[in-house]
Amino acid sequence: MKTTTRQRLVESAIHRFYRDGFRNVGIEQILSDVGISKTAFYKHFECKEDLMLAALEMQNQWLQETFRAMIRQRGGEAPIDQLSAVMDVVESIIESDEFHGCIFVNAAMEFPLPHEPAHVSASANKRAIEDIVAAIAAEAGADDPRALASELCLIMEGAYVTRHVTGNPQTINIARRLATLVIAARCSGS
Amino acid sequence: MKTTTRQRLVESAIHRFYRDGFRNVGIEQILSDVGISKTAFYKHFECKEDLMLAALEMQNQWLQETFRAMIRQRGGEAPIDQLSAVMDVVESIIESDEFHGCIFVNAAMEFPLPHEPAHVSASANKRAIEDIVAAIAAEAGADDPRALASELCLIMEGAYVTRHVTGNPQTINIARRLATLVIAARCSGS
DNA sequence: ACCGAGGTGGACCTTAAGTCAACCCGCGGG
DNA sequence: CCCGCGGGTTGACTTAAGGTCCACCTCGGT
Repeated sequence: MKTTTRQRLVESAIHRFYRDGFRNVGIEQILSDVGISKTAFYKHFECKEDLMLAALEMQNQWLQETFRAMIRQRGGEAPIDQLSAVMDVVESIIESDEFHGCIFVNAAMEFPLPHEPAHVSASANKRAIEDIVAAIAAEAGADDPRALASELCLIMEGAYVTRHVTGNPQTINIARRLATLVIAARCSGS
Repeated sequence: MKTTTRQRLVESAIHRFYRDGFRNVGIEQILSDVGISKTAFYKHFECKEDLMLAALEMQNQWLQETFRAMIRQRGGEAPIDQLSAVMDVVESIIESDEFHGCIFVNAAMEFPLPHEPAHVSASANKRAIEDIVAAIAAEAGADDPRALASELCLIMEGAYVTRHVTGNPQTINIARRLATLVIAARCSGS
């Protein structure tokens, strides 16, 4: 399927909003990326916020798929190895050159009130990721899969934000130590 | 010391920027809070960003003091108890009615590029807090105080962001389990 | 032959940041 | 005593950005 204009708008939006923050980016920058006029833009989206929501939704889909794929790829078949691979995924995310924090967290921060659509979208993504981790934790025979998943996800969030705010390259090692500890604690008694 | 106009500007700024996000708040809202004119404002600050930086700096001072005071108050004299009290402090922060995430993280998210002043300020605050925790960890006889501090701080960040984004009231318990685990692991051999 | 999707240009409105000019008032020091 | 200065006022103004509107173009499918 050929990339539609709408698609290209969303892609540019993800890129720019992620790098510079939603309110820092003028709609006209995105328009000039894509090469259409303002009027044309408003035939695709109601408003700027609509574009952002579409961008978050797209990113949400993409991230869930990527997350699952990477865990299988790096963790192999054994569920317990997949569990450890969660931190491999985190590493590959936060050590990427273009890492500027988790885009969903960024969105939730720029729209701090819980009822705002961007905030809701961020929350939905976090839940989806936690569900994925919980499923793996269950297969790995954790004593309390949901608890383990919530713990690992809290570590993930901590790693994202710490790496982003402080820039400390040791962050991934800190996160790994915590993850190892909690996995061991939850998966000892088969 | 009587509260100067500048002081009142900063206080209103902290309040509004924190609740609604920096770019969501018009300078005129703050002016009407304080009850002065735009011209008067620009005799105190160069620009809106200046005001935000002053607000972050003030919050930074305040938070460090509060953090130290609360740890002593809740943790008592024994360093090992003070270490556990870190999560008490986190609880009191994230369960406050006006909690909308860590203001420094919010700032860093709204200005994602590492060199931006707000981002630098946020980073400085995180370092300061970690130093405080590291000092307590050392007194508590942790095998590697800096490592323990960085681990606890990553849990803190995770708790802030998880509670803020998802609104999950269980967050503090998840964080406490992790903290207990890591403190035990690092403070066993006296 | 025509309709609708997707495109153009350009005028226009509003909000918000920031500037500027002209003026007022109270107070501390030469 | 009055001059200057810190802090305040009003109101007009500029610029940038989001968003609207209108008239018009062009291409592909029924």
